[in-house]
Amino acid sequence: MNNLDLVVKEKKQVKETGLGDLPGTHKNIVMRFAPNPSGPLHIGHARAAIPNNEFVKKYKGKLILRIEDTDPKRIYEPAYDMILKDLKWLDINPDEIFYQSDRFEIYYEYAKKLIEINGAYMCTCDGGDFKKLKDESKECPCRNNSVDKNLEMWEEFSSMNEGEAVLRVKTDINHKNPAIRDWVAMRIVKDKHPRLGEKYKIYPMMNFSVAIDDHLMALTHVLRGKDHLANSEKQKYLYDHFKWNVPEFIHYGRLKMEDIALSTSKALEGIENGTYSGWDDPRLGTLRAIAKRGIQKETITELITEIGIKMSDSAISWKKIYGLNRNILEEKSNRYFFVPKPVKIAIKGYDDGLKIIERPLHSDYLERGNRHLKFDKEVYISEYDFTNGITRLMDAVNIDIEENSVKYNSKSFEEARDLKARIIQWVPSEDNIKTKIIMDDASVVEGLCEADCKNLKVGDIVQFERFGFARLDEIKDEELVFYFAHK
RNA sequence: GCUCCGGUGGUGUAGUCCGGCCAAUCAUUUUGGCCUUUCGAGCCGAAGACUCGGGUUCGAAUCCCGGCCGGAGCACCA
Repeated sequence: MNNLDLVVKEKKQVKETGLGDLPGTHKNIVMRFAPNPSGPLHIGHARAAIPNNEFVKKYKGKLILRIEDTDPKRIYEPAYDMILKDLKWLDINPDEIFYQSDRFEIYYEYAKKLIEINGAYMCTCDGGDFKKLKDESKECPCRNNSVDKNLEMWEEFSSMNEGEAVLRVKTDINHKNPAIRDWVAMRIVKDKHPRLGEKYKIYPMMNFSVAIDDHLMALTHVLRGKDHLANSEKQKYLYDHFKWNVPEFIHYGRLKMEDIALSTSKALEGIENGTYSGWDDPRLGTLRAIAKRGIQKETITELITEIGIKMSDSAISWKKIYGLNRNILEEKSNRYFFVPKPVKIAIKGYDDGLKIIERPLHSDYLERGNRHLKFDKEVYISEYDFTNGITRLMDAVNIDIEENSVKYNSKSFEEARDLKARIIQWVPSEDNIKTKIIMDDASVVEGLCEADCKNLKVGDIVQFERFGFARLDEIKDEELVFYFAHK
């Protein structure tokens, strides 16, 4: 059925929300997220994982998680578990999980097949020599070895040393992009692999294992960064040799995150030398760091979905993330008082005695109830607010700060308004809790929060009035530790 | 250097394939007002963009050519 009218309508009138449509087939979609286990997931991974997941949901397809651990030099063992946890945080639940390190025999099988159909050859050239020839579109001497000779060498491959030989895929030696010409499929690696030990010596290159797996796992769409553009081109030669259908390759642009230029290896270095407190240090761009600060997974999903899968690069600011996150937190988070850098003040002239002040947990949702603060002559306010002028202590009284003396002024809000008093938060002098807030630059703000915060649980996100949103991370004996999210 | 890919307000996007409905969407941001016992939210308003130059055309963000700018790749990493 070819409904042109509908197509036109859709194009012109329906505003695309989300990721739009996938090219090619929309039936039995299979997509994958294929990280290298070199560390926990960061925003860049989310940029790959989320669209895959969203498309699979949209078309009711299948999502595969494939751990690409074919380079023992680049494996950080804890990452195997971290990746699973991070995906779970994103609420991405793959239908199947594969480890490439389980699949070496498969790669060998296809490597041998490829040799048999004369699609690959064993190459003993020195890397530099090969490059020189390749750059001039010249075949290396090994390229014309017979299939039998190649098979023979293939059998001996595993007893060779690193660098002695590689298996190369035949592409087009005259390809205008030198990068595409006769790429390496297999090489010798003698490192110990965390999951395989020293069982195998012959390791597949990413381009080989990826293409074989994408085919065997029946991928319909391969979504990856545009840094893989040349790799897609390379892999097409493999598909051609085997006469396989090529999946839809989709490439997305780079994501530049303001402030976090940190690579996984740099982050690891910083963790090991103590610069960072761990993989969830608030300065890092890992998902666990973001989560610890109270950034919601929905925020990340929304952000990545909005960026979409276009080829041009995107630069994302924290402001953008905070704006999206605030939309979610605003409703969720109850309000409390927190006083940074507290100073105790005594209000001269106040002698009404102890009062219990009630204030809603959330002024838009009064049904959530109230919190209670004991108010009397002495309270804590922030040093930042301890400046001259008429000041209202929220829901309590109006005071007049003059140099170092604090005088009672009046009681009602109306009077405060007439006096154009600023309105500040405060904390009772007796009933309060020591509080520490880890800021986004890892600095620490110490202060006091109101006693009702004792009802909070780890993971709760609150809004400290006039301070910002923060997530309760730890409850110590005498102290609460929060991570600051944003204003 | 070679190969490839991009370029819409400060930022992120829609529109580009199939030119007219685009004096360009939505979000974020900044900002004025109202409201509010924080901030934010809400409501009403404002600011701000088609990289440049040619060409094709009655008509160009959209097609063509060139420049400029930006990015990626050029591994026995993924």
